[in-house]
Amino acid sequence: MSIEEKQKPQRNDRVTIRTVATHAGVSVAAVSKVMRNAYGVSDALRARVTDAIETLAYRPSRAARGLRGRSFTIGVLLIDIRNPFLPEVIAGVNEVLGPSHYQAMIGVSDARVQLETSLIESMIDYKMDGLILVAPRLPSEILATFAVQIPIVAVGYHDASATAFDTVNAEDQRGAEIAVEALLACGYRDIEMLSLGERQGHAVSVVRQREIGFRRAMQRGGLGSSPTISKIPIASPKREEVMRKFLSRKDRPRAVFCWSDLDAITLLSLAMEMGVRVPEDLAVIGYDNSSTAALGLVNLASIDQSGRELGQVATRALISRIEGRTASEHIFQIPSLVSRNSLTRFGNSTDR
Amino acid sequence: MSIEEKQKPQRNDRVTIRTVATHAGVSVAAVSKVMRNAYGVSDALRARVTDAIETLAYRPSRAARGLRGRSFTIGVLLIDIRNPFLPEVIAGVNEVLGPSHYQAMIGVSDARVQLETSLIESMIDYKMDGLILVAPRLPSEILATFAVQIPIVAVGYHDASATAFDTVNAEDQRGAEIAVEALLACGYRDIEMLSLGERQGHAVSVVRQREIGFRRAMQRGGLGSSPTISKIPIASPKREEVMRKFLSRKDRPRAVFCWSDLDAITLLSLAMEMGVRVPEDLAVIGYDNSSTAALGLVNLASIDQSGRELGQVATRALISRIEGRTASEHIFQIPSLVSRNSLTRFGNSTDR
DNA sequence: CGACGAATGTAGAACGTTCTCCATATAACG
DNA sequence: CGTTATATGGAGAACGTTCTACATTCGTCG
Repeated sequence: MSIEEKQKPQRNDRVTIRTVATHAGVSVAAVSKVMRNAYGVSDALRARVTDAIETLAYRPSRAARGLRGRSFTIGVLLIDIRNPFLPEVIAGVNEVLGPSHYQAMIGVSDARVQLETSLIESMIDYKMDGLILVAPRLPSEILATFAVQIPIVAVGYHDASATAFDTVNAEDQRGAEIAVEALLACGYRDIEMLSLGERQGHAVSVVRQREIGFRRAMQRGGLGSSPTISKIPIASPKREEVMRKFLSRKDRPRAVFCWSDLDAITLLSLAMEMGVRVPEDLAVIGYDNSSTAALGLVNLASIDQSGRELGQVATRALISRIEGRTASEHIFQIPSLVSRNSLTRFGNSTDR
Repeated sequence: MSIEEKQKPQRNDRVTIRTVATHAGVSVAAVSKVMRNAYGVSDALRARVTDAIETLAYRPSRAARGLRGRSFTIGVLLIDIRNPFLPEVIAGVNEVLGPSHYQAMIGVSDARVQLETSLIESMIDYKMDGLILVAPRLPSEILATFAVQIPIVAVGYHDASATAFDTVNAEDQRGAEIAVEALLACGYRDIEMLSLGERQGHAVSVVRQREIGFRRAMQRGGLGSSPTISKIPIASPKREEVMRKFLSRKDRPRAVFCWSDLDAITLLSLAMEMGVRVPEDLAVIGYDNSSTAALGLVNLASIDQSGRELGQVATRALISRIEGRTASEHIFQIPSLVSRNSLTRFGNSTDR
């Protein structure tokens, strides 16, 4: 007590590569070699090191790895976490990543350009190995500057001319066309689109693409060169109000194609409350084929773009790029219609 | 061309703390001091450094930071990304984190203990500053061992005796009681609970807590000491089948309390398809008050536990722990009933 | 038997921070 | 004017990896 007999003060001994090396009686470099299974390692050495790693339950520090080489982490950026379409994409990413030694870390930008930028920068600063950006808001030039620092795959971002990064998309123009064609086939002629009023809508966004497809299909169907597209404000308390107004319009159209299930379902709900019968008074087709749309209660016809598949494809593309590919790839999936009661009573023709 | 006149080969000059130091004509240590606003920095020095940082658009490397000190990142672990309750929690976290210099990185464990462990370890290996675990599956002892390595706040994890980490919960027992009380108040006596059959249900899980509350309230209401609790299998294709069977039972109860809106909404949907009228034949109360429950089409009475608030509170707790608090805190929120048509026709009495 | 190449292992310099000492300059005080 | 306290800035050692460049040992072949 009187004499300070300090033990070496309780250091929370982290097992590092050095611990492993000592334990196995080899050099640090040797351990590193085994871990990276690099050239020039004998079976004996490998066995000893592997044993040591096992017994010590050694885990390499991601931070240190990032500082020097790869971190075996890929970053995923989501605009929004509330839209049920996005979780599907994540599920797809995780499925592909699962068996590999990569792991996903997710950032949520809440559709704010500022936050989006800083999250991407953070991911770069973490020395992540690659990025999957889902429906990013940043312009293509900016993405390109990021892409020289880190492999990037953009999902839901229509810029097939990009050379610096890859893109993975469902053909949103085609999806919208399919919707219009389905409505036409049911005999509806008086069709409008309910779209999203983005702050700074850029042509690459899925929403704008769907608008383009809508216009083209309407034109092709002989319904005028500039069909009506109403916009629902983004992230505003007035969203419902806008939809109510739409529903109570005297010249309300006979059918509507909505940019996303997210809003289409609300629309259906409001329609019910206001006594607008679906599909008798108003036919509705949504987009995304979310699980809620499939509920018997909701029964919303929708354009299906498998988020899971998009996630899977994007992840494979990213990995191949991480592993050396430099030429950019632009991959497309074909969406399809899932017919349900909101299109035509007892319309489960192509449901799956 | 003939003579190899190599420039210094195109090094992708990252702006490091050293670049800043040189540019400002000071030492590396000085820059670091300014960044951490540590003691012993004159206004003049600070100004010069700040300027340099600005002009060079310097961003410190998170990887390097993690290696030595703090990384200003907190990790969030979600069991599942499809349950719409979880995104709410994330939203709450982001709201609190927004103005601070911290950032959130999210991992998704898909309810697999294996993956959960490895994600937590990764986050530790990244030297993140703290972790928010939402409804983790790991037992308390294991969490405790992690908690000595990194500050942890568990959300939706009932272990108020934990000393190594904090917990933030809605009082799930109370929530279940409220549900039962509401059903009793409507005159229903024949009540069952639809719960979740977890692989290895541990008492700390919100689901088990709700079961406890359910039993107590039923008992208190004089409805026997062991009321019926049916279980829906987790992550199984048979989930719908089980619900269908429940709905077609001859001795089907008059009212049901369902562990989560996620399943309650499916139940409502199946009921409609099978011609079981809600609430005339079957009253239903869900849990979470998800946005889908609020839809006019669905109109599901539900116990509200604000995921956003839980996220906010958890984040504040985590930050205070990061900043030095060592005594553990266990915070509770009080849930409340949101009455809707599934409980009693035109039942919007306490809706808000 | 000497030389050479292949195979195997190691030393040690990065990577970009943080942070603990020190060194110096300036102020305060008797 | 000498001494001591206080403010300010810098040197340099970590942190835990990766990876290049080298050293050593063998086998093989002329």
